[in-house]
Amino acid sequence: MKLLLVEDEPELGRQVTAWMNDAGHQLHWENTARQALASLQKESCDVVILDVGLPDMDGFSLVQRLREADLRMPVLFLTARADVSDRVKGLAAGGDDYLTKPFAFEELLARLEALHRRANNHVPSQRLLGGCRLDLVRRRVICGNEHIEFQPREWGLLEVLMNHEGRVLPKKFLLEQVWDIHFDPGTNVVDAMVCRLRRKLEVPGCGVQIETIRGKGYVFKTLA
Amino acid sequence: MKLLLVEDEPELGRQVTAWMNDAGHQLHWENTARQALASLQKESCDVVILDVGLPDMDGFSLVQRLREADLRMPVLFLTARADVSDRVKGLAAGGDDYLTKPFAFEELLARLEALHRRANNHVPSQRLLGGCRLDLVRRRVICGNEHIEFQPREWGLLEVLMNHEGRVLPKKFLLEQVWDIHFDPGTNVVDAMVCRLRRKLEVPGCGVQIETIRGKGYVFKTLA
DNA sequence: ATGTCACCTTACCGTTTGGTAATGATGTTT
DNA sequence: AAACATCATTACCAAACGGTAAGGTGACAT
Repeated sequence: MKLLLVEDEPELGRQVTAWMNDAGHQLHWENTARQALASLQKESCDVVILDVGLPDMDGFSLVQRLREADLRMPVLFLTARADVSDRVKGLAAGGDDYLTKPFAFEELLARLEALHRRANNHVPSQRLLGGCRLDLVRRRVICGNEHIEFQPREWGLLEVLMNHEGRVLPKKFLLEQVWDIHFDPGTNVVDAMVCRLRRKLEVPGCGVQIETIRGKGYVFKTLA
Repeated sequence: MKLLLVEDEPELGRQVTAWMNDAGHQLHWENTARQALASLQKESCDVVILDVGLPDMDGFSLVQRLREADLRMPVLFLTARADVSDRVKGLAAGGDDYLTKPFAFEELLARLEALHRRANNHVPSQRLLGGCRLDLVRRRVICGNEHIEFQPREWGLLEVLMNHEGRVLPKKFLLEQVWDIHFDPGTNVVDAMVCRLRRKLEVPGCGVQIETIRGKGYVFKTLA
């Protein structure tokens, strides 16, 4: 596992570095938020371990900066600030876990591994849905021995729908997610595209369908 | 957020149910591991809140059962067992977070939301290459704070090139892989597309380039 | 130096993609 | 049942995509 530790206290930094190396992980240690950001821009890592009290910026702001820069790796806060309000703040800012000092090294390790497991495990290149297989990288649906190809827009819509399987998604929401339109242009793009999607998905054993909830939106459903 | 609480203590169950409803979430409450499993088989949820000490099975075993059944929703342990060894056990068994009683409701909520955010915000499978990040699902290259978008054909070519980084790829090979053309149509499609790719990739810190090996083909190289 | 060949670049244009709007169908309300 | 609202479907067309070909550029050999 490739880790980045952002910590300004030398003693703890050395300690954690030693521990992680012992545990067979690769840890890079930065002292300031600025350096950490620069480092992550250059080279990604699996999990970031973040102190809250840094010399140049607090950890909460750093996480927000990361997310704004579209750097989505898991972040674990490791800090002496144990108040519930701090914990909530850290998690709400975009952190994934929050561990307070003093802590047991085994727990830190277990939490890091849990975060890593979740982050890696979460993007299978394929996904089973209803009676068919979705190839997320090649952007097609394989259904029996039928291959269904999709145009970019169609795929975008399909992705959002299936990521919210079973939920009613208002057209407004779909317009935002797929078209990045945050106002109502008074058109029926969504309807038209749903129509096209439906036609492509009506293959015998496909087992997925897009239902209409009148006045509410569309739901993506898998059958059997 | 759709939650499942697995807890045999009635008082706590009622309490959490009330809190979550207040917070605008939908919580379903089961008393036993068996019922929880059955419920999740029928209908998925966003996050499971799990007690460790259940009448019919311990929580750690339940998580393992879930994972074996390919039910991958995030699991948060909520329990009085505060030993480090228990925490490690829970996380290692496949849990995503571990919170000990007594706890603050706001922290539970923040942790649930963090788990939900992470699970939904499906981290795109990314790949680091040269000085930039490739987003394989969204089909774009992120370079510093520059986002480079690609057309389907361009992306197809880029994929093949980078999957054979450092190898000289003859045009014939590229024609087969990207265009699925197994004869020489006597055209310069490849040359033209390489030209378009190069133009898009000439971004300051990008650190990748396509070299020409005269008479042999093209090589995709990463610099620095 | 000059010719030749491979590759680069550009402009062009047919094809595909995808948004619009009109029309038809289907619920829903009165 | 009639009026209305919402959704489905279709045809159309502008814009984007992507293949072609022509002319330019640079490398290499004679």
